[in-house]
Amino acid sequence: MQQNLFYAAKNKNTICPQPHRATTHGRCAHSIIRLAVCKKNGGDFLLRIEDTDQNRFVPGAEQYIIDALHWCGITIDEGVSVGGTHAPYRQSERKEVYRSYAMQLVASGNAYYAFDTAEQLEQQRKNAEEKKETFSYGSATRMSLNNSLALTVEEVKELISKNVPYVIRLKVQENETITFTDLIRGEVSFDSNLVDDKVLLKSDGMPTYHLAHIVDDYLMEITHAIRGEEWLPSAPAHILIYRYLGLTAQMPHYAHLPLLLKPDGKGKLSKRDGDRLGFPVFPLEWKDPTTGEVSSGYRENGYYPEAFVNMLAMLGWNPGTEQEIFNMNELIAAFSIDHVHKAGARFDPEKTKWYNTQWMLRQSDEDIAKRIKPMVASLTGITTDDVRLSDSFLTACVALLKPRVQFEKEMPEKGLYLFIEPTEYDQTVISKKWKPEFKDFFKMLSDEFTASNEWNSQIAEQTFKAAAEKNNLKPGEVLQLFRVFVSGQAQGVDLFPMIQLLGKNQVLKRLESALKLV
RNA sequence: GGCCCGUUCGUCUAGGGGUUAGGACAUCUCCCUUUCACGGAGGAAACACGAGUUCGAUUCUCGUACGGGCUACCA
Repeated sequence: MQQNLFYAAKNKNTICPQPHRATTHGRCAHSIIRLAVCKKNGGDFLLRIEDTDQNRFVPGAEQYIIDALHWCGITIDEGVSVGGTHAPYRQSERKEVYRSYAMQLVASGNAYYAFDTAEQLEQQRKNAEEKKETFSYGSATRMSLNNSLALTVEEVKELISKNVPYVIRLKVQENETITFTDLIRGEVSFDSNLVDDKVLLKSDGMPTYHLAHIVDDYLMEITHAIRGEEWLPSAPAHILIYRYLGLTAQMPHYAHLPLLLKPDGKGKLSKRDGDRLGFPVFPLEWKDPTTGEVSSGYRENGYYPEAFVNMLAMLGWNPGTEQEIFNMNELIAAFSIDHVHKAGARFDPEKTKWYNTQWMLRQSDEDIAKRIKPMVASLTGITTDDVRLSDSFLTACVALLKPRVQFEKEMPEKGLYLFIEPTEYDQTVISKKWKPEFKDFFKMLSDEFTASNEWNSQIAEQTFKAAAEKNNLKPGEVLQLFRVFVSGQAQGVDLFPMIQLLGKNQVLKRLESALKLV
């Protein structure tokens, strides 16, 4: 799943562009921000696949990201799944484009060939580590390494003619202060002596992210490069590449978004945290094709995409008002990058549930009824021609159940007694409340119910109270028993509305069965 | 270690030189409900620390501490 996927947004008016990128889990949050920035500026949202690391190719990951974005309600205007004028959108299919830019940098003296093997560099790092130093391939060390700056022209030619593998590295000028403006953090500056000579083109001919994203952002007319904070340290190198390419004027605005942190402990939220702490980190369930490992998804756990998006958006961003429920359009309308927080946000699974409940409350009973119908059918074995599976019955059940659950998928199980007769009765209530003399009351109640011509919750309640009075009972003494006799449970939906919904015959039947057992 | 970024209730956050420092989640109490929830009311709960600037700093500056990120031919 570590496939690198890139979203970008561009503004077709060529004025204020913007790119965006994201992966799959909590980084959906970044995509939402990207989309908001993009749409707020009237731009197009672009999906680019950054698959330059061939070792990390994961089958299915590309389709997964498209599906996940779709589920979130993010529409892609241009890119790998929909095409566009800047195709191809997979970086692996654009290899030659990057090479030409790398060569341009070599020609202008801003990049060079390096022949050092992975082993040699590893050794350098080890040596440095022993001296408690950090090896950095840069201005301080490049002249003592195996590259076209340190070698003679002849040596370089020979190595190349012998097909010795090489990479192309950026030649960072020394003694400079590199400053740029981050849309979220303001002015940020770095000492160029501390920026390493990043690999631009790998020995397999593929570009690194550093080169590829710049070339593509430029070619695809990206106006805003919005990415996670983990990219901030390499931003100076990116600024330099634009400069050396003579594209400073075309450089997009950069913004580095805060990271999502683990709910407990420390560090950035990772895939493992989800299963460890019992909440999903993936929008959709993901099965790793190589390990077969399955990671749960928000969708499969019963979350609404609106709730997922809403929750993510509110992590690190705020509208500046006290509104907290937003759909995507409202989000875009209210969005301002000024209200993006700088610090990382600790992810809170509890609040996510709350968002889901809020969105559930906003669903119509009819819609929920339609969705839970298959679950009710399989749970109860009731067939579709039964009234209990009718839209009207189900809708009434939903209305009763709705304030009592956080997820609509809890309804069938939690409201099982609405569909099938109880087989067990809450013994705590019975042993605590039941007295043999109550039998007369329930007998009378049955008779009065039988005799009544009309059936609704008010009448049932009046009948109940009247019967209690005639037996010199307070309603409270027998009410809880009545509930248990009808539903089997000590707690549940509003009693008399339930009585109305169940219908006279069903209530009488349940009462009779229960009375036989006490 | 070095570099960069950050730091307001337990958590997500608003605010910004003079405020009773506001909201939300969670938590507690009460009300509603003769159940459980929902809902309503209320409580407890925060400006990391130290200097400086200032009449006055939570807010500006600098340090310190703490947290995070990066330090790959990964993104």
